[in-house]
Amino acid sequence: MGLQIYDTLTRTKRPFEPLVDGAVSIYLCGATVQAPPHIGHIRSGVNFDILRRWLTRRGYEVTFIRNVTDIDDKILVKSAEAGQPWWGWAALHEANFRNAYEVLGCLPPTYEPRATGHVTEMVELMQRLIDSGHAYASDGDVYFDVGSYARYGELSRQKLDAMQSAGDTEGESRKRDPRDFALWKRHKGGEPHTASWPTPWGRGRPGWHLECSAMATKYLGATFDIHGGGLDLVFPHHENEIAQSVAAGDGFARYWMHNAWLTIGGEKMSKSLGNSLLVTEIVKTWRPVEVRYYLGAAHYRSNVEFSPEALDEAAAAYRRIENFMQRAGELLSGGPGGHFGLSQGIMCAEFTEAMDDDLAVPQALAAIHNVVREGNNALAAGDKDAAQGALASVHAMTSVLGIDPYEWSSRHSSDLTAVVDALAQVALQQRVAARKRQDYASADAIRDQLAAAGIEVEDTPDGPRWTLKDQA
RNA sequence: GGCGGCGUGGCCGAGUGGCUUAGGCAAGGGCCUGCAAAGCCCUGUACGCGGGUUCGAUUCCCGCCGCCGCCUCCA
Repeated sequence: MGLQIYDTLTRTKRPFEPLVDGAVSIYLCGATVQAPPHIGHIRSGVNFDILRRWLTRRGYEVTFIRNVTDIDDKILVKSAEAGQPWWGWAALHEANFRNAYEVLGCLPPTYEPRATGHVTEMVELMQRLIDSGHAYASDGDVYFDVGSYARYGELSRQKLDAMQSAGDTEGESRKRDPRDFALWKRHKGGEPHTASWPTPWGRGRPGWHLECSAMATKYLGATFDIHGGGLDLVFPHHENEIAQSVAAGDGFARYWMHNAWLTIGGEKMSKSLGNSLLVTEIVKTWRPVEVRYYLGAAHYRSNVEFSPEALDEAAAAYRRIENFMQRAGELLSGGPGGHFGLSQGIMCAEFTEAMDDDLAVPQALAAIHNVVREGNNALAAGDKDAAQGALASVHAMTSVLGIDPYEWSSRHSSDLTAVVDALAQVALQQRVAARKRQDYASADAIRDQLAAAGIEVEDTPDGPRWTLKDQA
């Protein structure tokens, strides 16, 4: 049985069959770059990074597009409050987002288009919608005529009759129906001229929904495989994207995937609630890979309630895997920091089946932990072949989840490892000698001194080994 | 009001109509160790409440309680 994906549109798990054999196209709604990212934003990034890595591992050529919304009401308001140009404000936070994704190990997208770079495509799309009677210009605004699209509400299962207005009260008078939504917003006096672009209907700026339709189809084609985002985007954002694109004649997304919340105090973490925990803050206390383990460990469709204790537990669980790989690597390569030359390991069946079942990461992690235990047993028994097999397997599986300790240590370790090792060996030899003559006071003193320097010593059947603590 | 989700052992967090223990963390016992650390073994008997269906439900159905989300910008 192959990969199954839970599709929000059908509310069922469906077998995944890409449009084009051997290739997968994914569009993920990225950030509106109005403020620095909190860990909830990056949870979405991590969830979809895992999807992308799994598809890649399964042999697909993945095209992964994650957009940047670099113009919107809040960017204009906040930049004005800060006395900065809106485009500088957007660029600053775009960089903050990119850094946060990178810090937490999300692979860079194939391409990262910006809304402001795609006005031409948006104008073309609006023209098609106006020509086909699905949209209308009204005094500089352009609106989508919701009543013209019979399947409106299909994704979110909202009934059109039960809906109230589509917000945007300021444009109410220019709409034919209060439920119509803006494709394009006319330039308002007081907003910077640089925040407007010419169109056949006057100067203005993009509506949020239109951007994504225009960018997704530009880079992935009129029909593409997977569209992702947070659960809060289902309505109205994704509903509106479908309406625009399908009404315009595009096939659009074939599968819709939505990740659930990171909550704090039982509530969704969000900028507007003021309960955000910034990525830059959290990595001061926990190593980025531990944060990633935490964010990725729960199923992507489950809410995760943030707590420092839960993150501590995730960090401990990660270290269990990391310790095994370090010890096995040292045994097999003969030295600290040694990375045994690994061939591609075999992912165990439980892992593969879990990942194929709508990315069941919790079960996948359970499978990894089971292999770790087997590997630890092999190490204890001195069975190098079994240890090597387990090591390669854990390496392969953790790599899919983006938490491979080897990958992470190579990001941060330096050439100093060898130097530290040489120095540590001097002290460790003295300690070995002290232990031999049963001078435990001296031996413990050496261990304490090394600990004070940040080096933890453990005695193993194969002699002492050291590790750096607080590797953040 | 409309739509949707959740409530599992001390904690986090999966899952399932009975068959086999998710996994991790913490706790207790043991092995190993000069001590420690790491590791390994063993232990815990959970599924919001009330009904119903069933030979049997934590797992399906109904009702209730509680929490949360979307319906307005939001990963």
